[in-house]
Amino acid sequence: MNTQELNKVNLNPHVSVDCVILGYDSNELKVLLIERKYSEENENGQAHNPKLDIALPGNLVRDDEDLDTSAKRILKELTGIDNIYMEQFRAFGNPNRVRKEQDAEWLKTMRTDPQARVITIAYFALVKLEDYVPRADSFARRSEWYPIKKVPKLAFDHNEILEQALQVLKFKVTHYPLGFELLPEKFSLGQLQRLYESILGDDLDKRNFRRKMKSLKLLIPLKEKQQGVAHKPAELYMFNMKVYEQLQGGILK
Amino acid sequence: MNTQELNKVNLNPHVSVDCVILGYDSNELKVLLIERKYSEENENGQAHNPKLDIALPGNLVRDDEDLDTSAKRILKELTGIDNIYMEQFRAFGNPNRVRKEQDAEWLKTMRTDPQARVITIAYFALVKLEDYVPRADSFARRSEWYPIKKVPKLAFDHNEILEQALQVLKFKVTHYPLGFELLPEKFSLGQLQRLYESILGDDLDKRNFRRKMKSLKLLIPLKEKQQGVAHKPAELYMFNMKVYEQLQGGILK
DNA sequence: CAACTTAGTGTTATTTTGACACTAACTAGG
DNA sequence: CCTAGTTAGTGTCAAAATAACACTAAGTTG
Repeated sequence: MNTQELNKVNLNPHVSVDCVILGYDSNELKVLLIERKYSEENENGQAHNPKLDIALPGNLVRDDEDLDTSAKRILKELTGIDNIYMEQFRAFGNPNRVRKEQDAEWLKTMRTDPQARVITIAYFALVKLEDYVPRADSFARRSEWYPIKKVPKLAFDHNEILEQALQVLKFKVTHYPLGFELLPEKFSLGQLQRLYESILGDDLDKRNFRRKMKSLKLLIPLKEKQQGVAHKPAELYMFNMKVYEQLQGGILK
Repeated sequence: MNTQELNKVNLNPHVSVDCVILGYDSNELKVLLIERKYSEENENGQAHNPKLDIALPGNLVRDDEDLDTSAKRILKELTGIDNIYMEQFRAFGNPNRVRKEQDAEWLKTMRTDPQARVITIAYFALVKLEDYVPRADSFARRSEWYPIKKVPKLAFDHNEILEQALQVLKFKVTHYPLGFELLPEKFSLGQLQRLYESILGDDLDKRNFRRKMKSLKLLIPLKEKQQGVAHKPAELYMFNMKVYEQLQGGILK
């Protein structure tokens, strides 16, 4: 490959971060999605036919920020949440992954070359829904929690990104006790089990699950019970942060 | 954040792919590294003080290619190897990860904005050293295998990238039977065990290792023995591709 | 107080793991 | 040709982890 060829083929791409922000509520796993307005363009470059679609929250990475920082900023702008479990899991870079007509307006806003492709670094985040305060992002776009099973068709390749995030989560949750990140501070073993079941998409044996969880020594039993439920109230537990931190690097051998 | 702010902060970055290409030979894990020439620049932008350093093979992603395609192209250009196990494992995007003085010449070759930062998508690849035919890359840079334990200081953040690749490999090899990708077609259980030991950096019990491997049903015993070794010759095995493919998605439950 | 709902608990059989030591087969060198 | 050196190959037992399985307890509602 010589320099001429390079001139042809290398237009710097845009780089964005997209976040798969997962929460858990009413025994359902949910994902935070935003509405995105865009207009198609006619051949004169004029906008027409305004449309709305739904997407994962994301934005361009700023020049002066680290990828992780960028992901945290975007999460903060959108949800106000700070300081939570977040992890980069994959870059997506199919040259056609952002359809130009769909994205023209957004790219113009950025004043960058609208011809360039967009490569995105995908992150996933786990949040406690109780902590979440809804907030429009810096472009005043509405955001909403969607149950995983009811996610509509998303912009670009965002359905695929979401799908892969869920795969990764499934894998991780069987190896690291990540489930806690999604639950309120005090929780019952039943809640924890239902969370695992909705992540793994499979039923677990109650007694085996409890034995396993207790053997990890991650649970601090509170001397407290559920209130106001129409059945036997469950004992509540807290999560033992100290033991968790010692596990960094894995439960697995 | 308004549009003016965006103008300031968003200069499109360069996006490159860096490959951690691992091979196994003489009971050692090795990584393929290239020599990189560069010149520092003085304040007038003139090159002086030509230097050489050692780096992971990598290059800019072309406009029209997928990230995976790009990684495969780079591997092919450098080694002639095609069609092997390769996997994206992480994007690195610290804004200062590519020092400008070190990289000025390379970026100029590309005719892109030398002010822009470089974000890289890192891949790792496993190759059978027996298949490898050394080859200079398109910039005629020399390449060489370095034993993992003797890797020198590398350009940019490449030591960190390598380190993380090894972590990922360590993890994967305990969950998926990837080891085979690194061995010749016919191999002995002793070779396989030594490979695992050098990846994991720990000794394994011979009898337990063999029991485990045999239980996976991935080995086809050939009715053939090692030739010309100064000790009891080992039985040779092949790897059962069919069973392996059925395991896609994991050995783990 | 009956019906309903979810919480909580223990045993057994099976599988998996980890620890451990000797004999077999070949070559090289005297 | 025999000895020394080297790696290959093999089995058992105890401990730990897993999977399958069913009943009673504690609360609320109507």
